[in-house]
Amino acid sequence: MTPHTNDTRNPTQVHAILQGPASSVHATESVEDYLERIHELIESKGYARPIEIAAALNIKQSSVTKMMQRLHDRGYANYEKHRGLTLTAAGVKVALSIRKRHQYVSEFLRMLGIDEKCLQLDTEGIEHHLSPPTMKRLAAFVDYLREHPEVMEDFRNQP
Amino acid sequence: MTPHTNDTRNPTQVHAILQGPASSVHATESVEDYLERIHELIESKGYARPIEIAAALNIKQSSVTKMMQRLHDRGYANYEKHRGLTLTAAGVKVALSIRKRHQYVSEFLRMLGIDEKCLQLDTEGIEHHLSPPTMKRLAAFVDYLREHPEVMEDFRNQP
DNA sequence: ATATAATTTTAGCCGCGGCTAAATTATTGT
DNA sequence: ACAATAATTTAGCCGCGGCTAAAATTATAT
Repeated sequence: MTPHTNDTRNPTQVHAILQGPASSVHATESVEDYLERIHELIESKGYARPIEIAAALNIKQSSVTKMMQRLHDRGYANYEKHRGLTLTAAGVKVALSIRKRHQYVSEFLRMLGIDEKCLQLDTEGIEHHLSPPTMKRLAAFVDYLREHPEVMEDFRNQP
Repeated sequence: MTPHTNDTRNPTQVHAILQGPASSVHATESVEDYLERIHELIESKGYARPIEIAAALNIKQSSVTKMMQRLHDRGYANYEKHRGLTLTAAGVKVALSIRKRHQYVSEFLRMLGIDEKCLQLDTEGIEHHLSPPTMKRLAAFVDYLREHPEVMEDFRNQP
């Protein structure tokens, strides 16, 4: 099962191939989305069932099943069919990282005065594209703006 | 040629299906990348050849050919094989929009003090995910920061 | 205990956007 | 004019991440 040979990817295309199990490359956007939601579900209800994951991501259950197998193969989750899903340390790490990015990005967009609906959608897109250095600087900046509310206040009262 | 029937996409998945030719949905990230580079090439050299598009995007020529056909089908370009490629008004519009987003995002990240290499990579990722309202506010904010350099100066001189 | 209902999984499809290898078409130098 | 070279296109492959429909499994209610 899961042949997984025949990797003819262009390395410069794929950013890096470094370690072994879990994060040989990067989690894809889709994988990050799944891990984010699954982690939330496990936190709030203690478990993550396909039916709820599907609802949370607004996709079909059968797509979830397929991805659960992938998450398992890539070392982000432990999965046995009909027997539930848990996240590995690697999976939790990705989930927490994306959550942090989500929080900072959405706080920043909120400070900018973006309407909540746009904010939510754009955050979902942007959060997958912040490298650790950028994340670090953005976080520091948001923290700074939080402590110096006069900046955004002045910005909002612009001509 | 180009059958293009059988669209069983989930509308909520796909954000919208509104107009007809060119932008029935949104340009994908990949399409935006192509249009951005093609437009640059046409501006700087007067034409955009597959070999140069491929070099600019760091992909293979055959992938470019395939995409050129798609850009044509979707109304972003006029393309006849062996006869060159031009952008339609719709294609130019997308290219200019992505360029503007690129410029503002990279200026913002530069203000944050991100290293040029990261900055370039992250900008490429982020620029595809700014809705018009967010773009507008971000642009205004970057303009504000440009006119008030003391803000970023104070931020950089933080403990 | 078993029939019914709910959930999960499989099988098989699709388009996207990469790739390689091989054909085709244009261009260039002699 | 034509052979050699360069550029382009085609054919066919792959993995991803959606989908539907049908099968299999598990849970529930009588």
